[in-house]
Amino acid sequence: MADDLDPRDFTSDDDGKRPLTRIQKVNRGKILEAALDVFSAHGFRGATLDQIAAEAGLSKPNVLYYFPSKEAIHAALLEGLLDIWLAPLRAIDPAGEPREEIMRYMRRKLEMSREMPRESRLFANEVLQGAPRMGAGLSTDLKTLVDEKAKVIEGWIAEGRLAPVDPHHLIFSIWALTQHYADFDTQVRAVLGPGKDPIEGAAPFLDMLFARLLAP
Amino acid sequence: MADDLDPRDFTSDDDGKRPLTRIQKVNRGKILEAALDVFSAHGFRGATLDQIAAEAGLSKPNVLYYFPSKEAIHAALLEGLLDIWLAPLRAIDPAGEPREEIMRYMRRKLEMSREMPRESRLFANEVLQGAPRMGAGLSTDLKTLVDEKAKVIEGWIAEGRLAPVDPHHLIFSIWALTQHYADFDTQVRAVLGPGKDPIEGAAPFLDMLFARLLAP
DNA sequence: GTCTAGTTTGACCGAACGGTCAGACTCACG
DNA sequence: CGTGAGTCTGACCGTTCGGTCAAACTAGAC
Repeated sequence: MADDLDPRDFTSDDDGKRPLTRIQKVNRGKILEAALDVFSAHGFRGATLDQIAAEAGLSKPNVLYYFPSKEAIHAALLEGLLDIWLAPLRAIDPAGEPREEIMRYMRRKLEMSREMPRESRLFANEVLQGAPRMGAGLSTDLKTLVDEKAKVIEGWIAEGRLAPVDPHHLIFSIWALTQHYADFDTQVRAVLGPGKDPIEGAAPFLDMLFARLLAP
Repeated sequence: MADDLDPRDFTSDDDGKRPLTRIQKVNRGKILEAALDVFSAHGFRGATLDQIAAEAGLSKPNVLYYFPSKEAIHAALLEGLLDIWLAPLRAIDPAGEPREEIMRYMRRKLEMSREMPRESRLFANEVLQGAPRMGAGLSTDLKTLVDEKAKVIEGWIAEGRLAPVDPHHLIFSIWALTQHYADFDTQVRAVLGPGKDPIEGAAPFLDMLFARLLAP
């Protein structure tokens, strides 16, 4: 199970400490991969170190040799993931074509719901419970980024290149509609019944929805 | 805190047992009210009986006098809430005006996000983690209801009274967009900053969104 | 007032959990 | 092949949690 470590580098300690051993890199990767599985499926409180250790193929004390605590594993995951998660929003280009930029953002977020559902659920679990373990600074950084992009969208609207919509709620709607398919996957599949990937059906629907919403 | 018991009747035992005592009604109500608070804020696993008991103003053994287990409290909450939760969807009238019916459903769901955020988060917590404690039959009943209403919407589309959209994903989009404001309230408020109720801003946005989406 | 069914609680239990520790093992470099 | 830093583990600890129980304490019908 833990064989398919993906190449993303979660093992950033970068506190100026000495370079990581090969074994350290591998095992910290295994732990974070397992922790992502367990935390996203059961929430922070519902996850146990034994579960994580078992899924990582390590003993519990060995896991605690690489991370000082359960909290630390969770924090490392959140921190490492935040940049990836917000990258598509950052990529909105003020110089681009408005509707194209927003549609691209929406499509990229939908792709992420398909390809990184565990990451989506990890954040969802955290936010649902009031984000007690997510740095308050995170909310500050997030607000800064969103406000910046909202300004860009407002500019586009002022130029008449976009329908006049509240930019903040537009961004919320993209989050809500795309992450829904990752976070509530169980419900979506229960309703649609067995068959194709729900996101395949969602893609054209969301394309139409945002096309109609954004037309000036 | 537990003084404002709302009039909704959660205390349905109705297994044909003898009628409930006055004290039974009051205390079961207190427990379920407290449990809704605690479960919705921390998830099933994150909630503790001591927390629930404290918030209900009862001792832990006393709580377990009224409910056989933590699971039973959770199950009672879910069961009692499901009808309320799906009522607006059930209320969609095949004989009504299509766009009006759907807009009404959306608005009612948004209202519920404002007035019953704890209930929304209770379900969200459960579904996020794969709905392990929600009767599999629930998914069956839910599917049945959604399929029925999807057929109604398809009929409307066939008559050309509604834009041709996938009815299932239309329903998902209503769920996603409205429940987002309850489930991710923390994030929404962090981004918008302090001030008015986020849902006040969401209402006109969602009105415009669905008006544009549904126009034939 | 009495008596009983219904209610409440302090004390306690076993299991699960996060975390510790001393010592055993192993890898890589000279 | 020797050695020390780095890696790993079985046994254990204190706490928390869900749940039990016997005994004490009402509420209310007669």
